[in-house]
Formats: sequence, C-alpha cells, structure tokens
Amino acid sequence: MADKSISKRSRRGSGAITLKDVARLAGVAPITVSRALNSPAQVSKEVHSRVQEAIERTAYVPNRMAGGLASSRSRLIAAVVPSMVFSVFNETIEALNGTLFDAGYQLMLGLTGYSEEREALLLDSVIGRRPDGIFITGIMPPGRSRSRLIASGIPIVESWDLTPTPIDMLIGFSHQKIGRAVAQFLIKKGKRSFAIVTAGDERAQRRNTAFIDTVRALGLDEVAVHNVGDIRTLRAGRAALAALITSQPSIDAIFCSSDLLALGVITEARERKIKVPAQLSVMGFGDVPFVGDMIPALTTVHINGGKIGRLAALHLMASSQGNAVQQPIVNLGFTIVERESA
Amino acid sequence: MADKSISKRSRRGSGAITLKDVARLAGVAPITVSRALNSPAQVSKEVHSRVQEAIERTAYVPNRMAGGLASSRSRLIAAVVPSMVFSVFNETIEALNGTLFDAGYQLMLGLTGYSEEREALLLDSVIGRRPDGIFITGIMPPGRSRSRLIASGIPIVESWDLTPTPIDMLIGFSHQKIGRAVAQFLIKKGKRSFAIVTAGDERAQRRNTAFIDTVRALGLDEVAVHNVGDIRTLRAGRAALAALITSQPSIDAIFCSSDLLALGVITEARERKIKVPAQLSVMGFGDVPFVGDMIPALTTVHINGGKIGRLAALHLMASSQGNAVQQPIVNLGFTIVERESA
DNA sequence: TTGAAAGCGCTAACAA
DNA sequence: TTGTTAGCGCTTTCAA
Repeated sequence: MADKSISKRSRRGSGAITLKDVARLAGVAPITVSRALNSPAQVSKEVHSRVQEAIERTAYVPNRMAGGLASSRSRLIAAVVPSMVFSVFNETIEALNGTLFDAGYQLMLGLTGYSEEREALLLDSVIGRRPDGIFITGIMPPGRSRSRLIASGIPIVESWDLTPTPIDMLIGFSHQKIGRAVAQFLIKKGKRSFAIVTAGDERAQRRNTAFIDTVRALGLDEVAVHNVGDIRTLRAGRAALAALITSQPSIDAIFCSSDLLALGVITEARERKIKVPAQLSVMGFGDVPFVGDMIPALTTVHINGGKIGRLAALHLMASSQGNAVQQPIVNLGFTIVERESA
Repeated sequence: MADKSISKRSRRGSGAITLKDVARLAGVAPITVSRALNSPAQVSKEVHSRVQEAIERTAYVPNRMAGGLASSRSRLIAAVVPSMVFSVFNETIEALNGTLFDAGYQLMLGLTGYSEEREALLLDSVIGRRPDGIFITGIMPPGRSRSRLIASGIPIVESWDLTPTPIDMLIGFSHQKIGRAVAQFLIKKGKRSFAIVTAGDERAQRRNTAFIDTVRALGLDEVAVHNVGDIRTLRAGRAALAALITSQPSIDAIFCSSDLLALGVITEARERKIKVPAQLSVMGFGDVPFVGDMIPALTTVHINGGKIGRLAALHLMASSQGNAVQQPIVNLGFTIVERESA
C-alpha cells in the first residue's frame, strides 16, 4: 500500500489538482466526482453536496484535455477564416463564439490570410486538435485538404458560398446572383458605364463575372476592372478611383468587392468633387455595421453574417452529438440595401 | 497473443488512425514514430523515411489532445478579448495568431463583450483547457478570477494597460498619460471648450479623468461628457454630437474614446455644416487602419496593436517553455498622430 | 446510486 | 538509436 506520490519514478504531470484529489477529499470514488460534474442527476443529493464542497475548497478545474481524450468529445469548435481586421467575417465569428460559449463549447480560431497554402497547413493542425466541428469560410474544392477533412470524420460547415456538393453542411448564398442583381440594380437606376474595384479572391471574381456578363448581355460598354489584389484597404479604393477616372472618364457606377473599398472610392470622389450618386454611383459588399450611417450612406449588399455564425454553431453541435443534419444546404440569400450612394 | 481489437470489451475511441497503427505499419515501436515526428534528429535516416511513408499511406494526423495530456504541453494559447467587431483589438489578435501559428501553436479565442461576469465564466472555461498561456486584454483586478489565474500556474500576459503588479507579464501603455497628452495637444491648438464622447468601459474612463483634470487645472470651462455606454457605433457618435451641440454650443474640441465614435462625430458635423477642424476639432483613439485615409483624416491616438500581439505570443511561448520572463513590464507607449481633424 | 477496472492516444523516464 | 514501461487525468464499461 505504498503512497502513489512516493513512487520510484519522478513525478510527471502538471502538479495541478485532479479529480482524484477531489474524490479523496469528498470520500468518494473518482468516477463519482465525474458524475457529480457531468450528470448530477445520477448522484444522490448528499454526495453531490459533499463533492461540491470539495471542489470549492480545492478550486478544482477539470482538465478538458483529459476529458476530451477519454470521451472523444473535445467541446472545441474550430473556425477557419481569411482575416479578422475590419472584415465582413467579424460578425459571423462573434455569433459563432457566443452561441458556442453559451452551450459550453470553445472556439479555436484559424486565420488563413486568403492564402490556400496556409489554409492547408492550418487545416491539418486543426484536425489534430480533434474539434467536435469545423467552420470553414468558403467551400472546399476537391483536393488534399478536402479529402483529409472528410477522412477526419469531423462535422464540417462550409459557408459563405453555394455548391451542390458540400462535404457535410453548407450555409451560404450565391455570389453569381449577387453580381447579376447588383448589375440589374445599377442599370435600372439608369447607369450605363460600369467599373469594378475588386480584391483578388475567387468569390469576388465570381460576383464580378456575373456582373460583367449581365452588362455585356445588354450590349453596354465593357466593364473596366481594377484589381487591388490583397490590398483591401480604403486607400486602395481611393487609388482605384483615381486610376479608373483617368483611363475611363465616362464611368458612372462602380461595384466594389467590399464596403471598405467602396468607402475609399467615395472618399476619393469627394476629394475630386465628383458627386455621389449624381455623377457616380458606388456600391459595396458586406454591409458592415457603420456604413449605413455615413454620408453618403452606402448602398451595399447585405449578408446576414450573424445568422451564418449562429446556424453554424447549432448545426455543428447537433451534428457532433450524432444528430443527423436536417437541411444540408441552407441558402441564406442576400439583400441589396438601397441607401444614398447608388 | 490475442488481437487487441477482438477484446471482450466493446470498442472505444474515435476509430481514427493512431500512432500505434503507424508504428505497426512501419515496423517500429510507437515511441519511435513519436520521435520521428517531434525530434527527427533522434531517429536514423532509414527509420525516419519508413515512418514518413507509413504516415503518408495512412494519412495519420497526430491527436494533440493525447499529446498534450501526456506532455503537459497543449500548444494552445488563449486570448480573452472584449469584442471583435470593428474593434481596436483585431490587429493584436491577428498578430498573436500569426506568430503563434508559425511556431506550431493554436489560438483559442474568448469574447467577453465587455462583461465582467462573462469574463469570469470564460476564464474558468479557458483554464480547463490547460493552455500553455493566456492573453488578457486589460489587467486583472484582485478577486476570484485573478486568484484562479494565479493558482492555475499558466503563464499570463495582461495588456492594454499598466499596473505595477501584473500577475506575470504586462504589455501596455498608460491611459492616464493619453488623456493628459490629448488635452495638452488640443489646448496647444488653441481650443478652449471641450467635450468627451465616450463608451462606458473603465479604461476609457481613466483617459477621460486625466483629460478632465488637465483641462480643469488650467481653469478652463468644465468638460461636457457624453457617455454612450455599450453602444460603440458610428451612429452613437453622431447622436452624441447632436446632443452636445444643443446643450453646449460653444464646444470647439471633442475627444472620443474610439475612432468609430470620432467618425460619427465628424459625420454629424458634416451634416450640420460644422467645419472640422476649423470650428470643431475631433480626436479618436486607436488609429484603426483606414481612418488616416478619410476626409478629413482623423487625428487620433496610435497604439501599436500588432506589436502587443507579437510580443505577447513570444513571451507566452518562451514562458511556457520555462524561460524566465526578461522584462515583466513592457510599456509600449502611444503616439498622437496629427492629421486633419484636429 | 456507487465503484473497480480498463483504456483514450500519446510522451517521459528509464534501459539496452 | 531504439524499445519497454508507466503513466497524463479523465470517462466508458461492467459489476454490485
């Protein structure tokens, strides 16, 4: 009956209070403490309060790594997002995090910086944590990453786009329809000479292509495209207008791939005393919180980012508990919010 | 020599490929695979390549929960932040995440929504994950949460503020000095009638108090204070100016607790044809990426958020590896960026 | 309602 | 350089 703590081998572990310590203090078996914590209904009132007291006195905090390993449930959800800084994904992440937290889950955040290489690395690292679910911004094209994701067996929510073949679940909207709708909106406003100010990412390109095709189908002038690549700043938006106005002075409407770029275009227009929307209509994408309260208020495409986050959290949690997916594809749609800038 | 997989007890676990499977395939002991993965230098070339091949063929992804449990190193860092949506903390988080990721760590994100109650809950939940480090926005006042944090033994970085008694490490700046510096800056510009537009959080209050004291010491008019509470929107900034201008038309300078509120004040000023800065100077706080490119360009207090994140990541990783903290308190300071609005 | 035993998938410690 | 053994701290399974 040697005391375990005086074993021959030197001590391992973190030295923190464990379930065992609490159990000893409460005079019960470790498993009873586990039950008092996880399914109190299975424990008698008397034992429960004794355990509670022991937990208080020791300031015990259960080790969720150990719990996760034993139960194959980590209560961790991972989110893979391109960027955080003033991005359209912020609301989604806040909503995701809030919904998860209220249910006892935690959020692991991964940022790809719009780089596919980084995304692949990140995904492997994420899978290694064995999260109960993974939220992905965008859809996973066939390839190594997609295969690994599927092989991992972890519930996946793809988002922010549409495809008939999601891995698991999908909450999104059609970028093609947005491009078309924006073009039609602008044309209906009487605009005839269009330009696009866009970042380099693939989803933006699909909006652009649809926009261009719609304009082209009507036999209007070619759409001038200014691509800012990875520089999604307000300043890039200003520079874009400066460049466009020189090369193609006839432009009377610009569709931007983000609200921030649109703000840049509007700012530069003001600098150049170009009247928005009288001389130039400007539209953004995202409907980020404050753009509706600026002067001129931005006309833009509204995406319900919060809802994407909440739905994703709910789906992921349900799915990890073995509940079948009700609706594998949810099309949240979008709305054009008409304000002053177009 | 019964096959383990035909044990009497029914199968547990996730069913995923494990170290053992890889080891069997490569014809080595499990620990050898572990070494090939974690310290390749300890393994012969020949064995290493056999292991690599087995890993490729099985698409094995190591279970980091198990690894973390066994080694008491989770390679997880937690960040506790008030908010994500268009917040001044975004850059810090991106930098934190980037630095961590490059070193093989992952970021766990916790959002408090500026609520202390939520923060306390979150902290317990975070400690349960046994992260190798915790990044906290702000400093931890004495109390239950602080005690638990200390008891956990996890390296902590407090930030975004200054105190002589951090738990562990501190990377921040003085809010009091900012309030004073902004007041002096505005006074030097010849402004005489001041107002503050502020959110309700405690750090903002400390900037405000210092600002007010500085003004008061010079015998100038009392500073009008408009508190927007938790509504940190551009719209709230607009409403604030509307209210202030009515109650105190003489105001010629406003200090806002965030850039977004400042943008709101400027927007409302434009609506009311109040010239900024000729009639009204406006200053913000944060120097969020795009405010320098707007019209008028915002004069504001610059905080090097990215540096806070990078330093915190470095400190946390070093500290979790047992390296003593070099500099427990780092005062990053701030700069007033003079642009057009003041 | 409570407990004993076994094991989740990995790594530290010791041994060869 | 490679392997054996014994856990890390918890939960599942089976038994009482």
